[in-house]
Amino acid sequence: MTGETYRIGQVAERVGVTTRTIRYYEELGLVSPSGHSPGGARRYSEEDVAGVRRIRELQELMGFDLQTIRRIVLAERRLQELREQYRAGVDEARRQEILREAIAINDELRGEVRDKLDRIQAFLEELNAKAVRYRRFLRVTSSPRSTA
Amino acid sequence: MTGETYRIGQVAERVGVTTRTIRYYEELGLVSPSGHSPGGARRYSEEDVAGVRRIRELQELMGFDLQTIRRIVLAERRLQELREQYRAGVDEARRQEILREAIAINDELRGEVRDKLDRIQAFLEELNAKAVRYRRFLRVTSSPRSTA
DNA sequence: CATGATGTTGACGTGAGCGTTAATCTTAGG
DNA sequence: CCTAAGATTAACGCTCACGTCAACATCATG
Repeated sequence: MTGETYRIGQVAERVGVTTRTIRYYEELGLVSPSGHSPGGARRYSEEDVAGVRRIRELQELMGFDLQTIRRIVLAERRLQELREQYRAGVDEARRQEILREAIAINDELRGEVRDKLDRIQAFLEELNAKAVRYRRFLRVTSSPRSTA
Repeated sequence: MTGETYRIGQVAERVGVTTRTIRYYEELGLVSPSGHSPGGARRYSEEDVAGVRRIRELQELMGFDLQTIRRIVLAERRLQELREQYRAGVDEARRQEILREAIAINDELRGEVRDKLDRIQAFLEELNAKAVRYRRFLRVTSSPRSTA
């Protein structure tokens, strides 16, 4: 689709990981180059790059381990499958099935993300409250007598 | 202050970690029992329990490693120090110094938390958008002809 | 005061997520 | 066509955050 334009080193540099990391993700079935050079070197498309970025996002933002991420990625792959089957004209029941599954997985992930969002928000508000107290304290301590 | 009421196993159970974890945190200087039994067993106060909880929060919510958490914890300890010095009546300059440092550390942490919050929010919105698309697709696919 | 549950230190083990090295092969540019 | 830069597989290494086990000490409860 996008053309297999990037070599592994370029992908690594663009995403901010090492080539080892990308190969490791491939070992685990998280990503795979959408093509190969005549000699057998990996060639990545723009979507592949996005794939690696997504893995990193799920890792850093949500703190998921790679096996969990794998499940999510596989789910998204199945959805891609669905799209293709849709265009190819697969039977109705099958479509329904896969689509409902995709929705379920998406909902679960959304739930977790929402939960995390809420908890971080609460945490931030704690910190904000502290910040206010500190600054109030600073003003009290440092004010040259009182302006009255 | 609160009394040293808990044994390590009780703390572990309440927080949802193992005793090994608590001892490991102690090794790293993240927590320490506020007392000991005559025979040398660790005794924890309610605040100590809160301390362990906080470490877990920083780990799970923010994804910090234990060294980073150590820095944060140490900063908070210094603030506690300040409070005591304040009550004891330390000199003005010193107060200012420590307080400003505490504020700086709090601000840095707040910044990171805000950043993470924003990024997760963006991520959630992506997921929400996807959810809408999926459901729209489901409706299209499953509707029995069209109600018109 | 006995005794089972719990705690202590110390040491080695473990899984995840890569880092690093080695030996060989490809690729891209002049 | 030559060559430096980059890629390939395979294997071992390493750090972090604990798990696990041993050998012993202590605690709390009847």
